[in-house]
Amino acid sequence: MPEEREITIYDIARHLKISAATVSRGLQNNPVVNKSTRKKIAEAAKLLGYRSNTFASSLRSRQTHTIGVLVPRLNSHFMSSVLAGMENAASPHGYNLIIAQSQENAEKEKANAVTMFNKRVDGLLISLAYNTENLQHLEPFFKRKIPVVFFDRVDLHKESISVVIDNFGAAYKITQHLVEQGCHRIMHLGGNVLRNVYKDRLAGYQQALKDSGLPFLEKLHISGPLSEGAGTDAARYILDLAPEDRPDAVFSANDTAAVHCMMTLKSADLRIPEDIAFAGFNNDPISKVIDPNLTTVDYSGDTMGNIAVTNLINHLKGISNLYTTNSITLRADMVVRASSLKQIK
Amino acid sequence: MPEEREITIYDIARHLKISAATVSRGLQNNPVVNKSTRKKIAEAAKLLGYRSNTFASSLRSRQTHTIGVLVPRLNSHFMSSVLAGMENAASPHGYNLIIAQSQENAEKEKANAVTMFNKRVDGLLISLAYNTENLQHLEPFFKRKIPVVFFDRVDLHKESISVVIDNFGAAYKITQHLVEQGCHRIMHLGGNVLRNVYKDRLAGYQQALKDSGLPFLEKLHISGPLSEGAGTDAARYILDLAPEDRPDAVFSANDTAAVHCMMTLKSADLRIPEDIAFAGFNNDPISKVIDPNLTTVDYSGDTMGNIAVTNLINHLKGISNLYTTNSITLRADMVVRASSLKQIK
DNA sequence: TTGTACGCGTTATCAG
DNA sequence: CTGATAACGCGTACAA
Repeated sequence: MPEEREITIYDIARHLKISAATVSRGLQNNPVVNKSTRKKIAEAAKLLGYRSNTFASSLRSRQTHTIGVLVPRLNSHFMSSVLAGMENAASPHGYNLIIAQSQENAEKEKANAVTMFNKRVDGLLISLAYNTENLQHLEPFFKRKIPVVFFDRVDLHKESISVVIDNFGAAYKITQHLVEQGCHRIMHLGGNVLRNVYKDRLAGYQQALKDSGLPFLEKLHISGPLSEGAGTDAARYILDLAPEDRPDAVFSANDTAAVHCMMTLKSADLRIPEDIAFAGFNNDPISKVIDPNLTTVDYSGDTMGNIAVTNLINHLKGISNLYTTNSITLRADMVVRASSLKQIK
Repeated sequence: MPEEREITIYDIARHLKISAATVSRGLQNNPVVNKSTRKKIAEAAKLLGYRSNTFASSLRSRQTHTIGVLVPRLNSHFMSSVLAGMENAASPHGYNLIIAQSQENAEKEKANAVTMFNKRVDGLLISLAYNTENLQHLEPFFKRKIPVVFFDRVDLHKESISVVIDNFGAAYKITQHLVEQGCHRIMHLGGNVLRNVYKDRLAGYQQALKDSGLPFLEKLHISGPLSEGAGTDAARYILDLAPEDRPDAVFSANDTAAVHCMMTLKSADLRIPEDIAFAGFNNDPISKVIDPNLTTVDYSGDTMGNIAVTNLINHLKGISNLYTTNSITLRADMVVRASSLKQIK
């Protein structure tokens, strides 16, 4: 019960009969102060149970050691991996995360950006909402030179860095894979092309078709929210097609839609992959549970979060000037599992 | 580009030719200041692009409007729902979340608690790590009367409130359900009984057995990390038993272990639920994907997060004295799906 | 290498 | 209802 009142640097100063200024410097390990004095200060601090007052410090230094994280949703497997990776990278450097979600809503994203700004975060990590159309709400950050790092759902901005995977390449490869399995009527379940991830996946799919001499059919391209319901709806759409118009494969831009589409088709007694082969994106846990297992694209949210934070912190510490290059692309591996192997065409 | 220097309350004061003190009061909507003055202040603030300096404010008022959240893992469906719920409840009240994860490690939990404390969070929300044995690391909070709210993985502490579901009751009901399906050798896959959630689920299971006149067999009780691997291991264990020693049902304390146990058994050609019926806990998305669907206990992480935050904030605002009662129990519904319905015994 | 003195932007106290 | 003025705890020119 020694802790009643907060201990300040003045208490340490008094205790050591030195000035508060020296204590302040000593606490920051400023090499300008005598090494033995520094040691004494550290000891006294521990002895007295001192904890630095972040506000007073922030008020003076204008640094919060806080990073704002703005995501569409918290509750997806991918995003929680990203956050976990971020937290792991930030914590050892003494940075904290303030996390907010936009609920895929541009308006809420805007509001959250204001909050982050007012909280004076040292930097911002952001993955854009489904329907965000411009970056005006980030202007305050740009204006004040507060570093912004985009990840996953990015937007090219010359003064910011982006961390993404090669969505085009992955989509290309997985589509090509379906072609190699003998599929030639490959349907695509896509998302809003306002977002790079969905635009690039669509483009990769289209390019792969083209390179294989297959036509891109509007009828076999559905764009939607990629939710469970969207997956079910897509299945209904397929079932409503005349048998000869049906796709022989589906490449979905995420696993959620793919899996729920599969489930509905299965309950309508279509065989997977014999009647319709499937491929998804994200390597969500459900992709390993569905029978047959879903072919999908694995990319580590953890790594992405880690890289985003590390780059931001390096920049904050002035260690790197990575902002000269403004995009970092991560590997994204394709996972080939049962679904494709069982393919008998 | 009107924003070069920060606008302060002094700028507003000068602009309106009133004192900074009044501006400060007006900004807080203090009823002591004239309504029309308040309005003028608000307008001037907007006009000049004022944003309050949180540090200065925190320094004076000793409030951070920040809530610390300490969880075992970020990347589970349940926990991300909880966080989403928390964020939704905190944000409209002007509170921010600082989130850290213990990785199920008591040591890391300890370290994070220190960080939270030093960041001067207004309150702490915590779900205990797998192996946390005592609450010493929270003493600083208790000592300073910083409210701590436990959720899900709680620990009775007289000065704190807990938000939990009725784990005992849910486990009891789901076990009873298996019994009603005709199962009488029901295995239990449990977690560390140091944690209330696993202890209570085990107890509910045992009580249900007892009330049905069934014996509790040590052989049919495995305790472990409830991971995917643990599910697979449990399946192997079952397969290694002599057929007459095998369980005819499994109640797992979470869906992850249940589903992966099912998958392994299925690939060994056991029929589910005819040979072995299954029940899980959490209503994880994978429980709806596995075939047959898993009977499970649905409890809303979202609601739990919401309630935890709301109670904390009410307490912070002095609205409620909920700390007189120290436990809030949420409903947890049992979901009965295909798995049980197909049961033919 | 250390100390002095001031200011960061608020809020709280006390008068008026 | 409003205004002066003094903290809050720390960082940093500047001086010594």
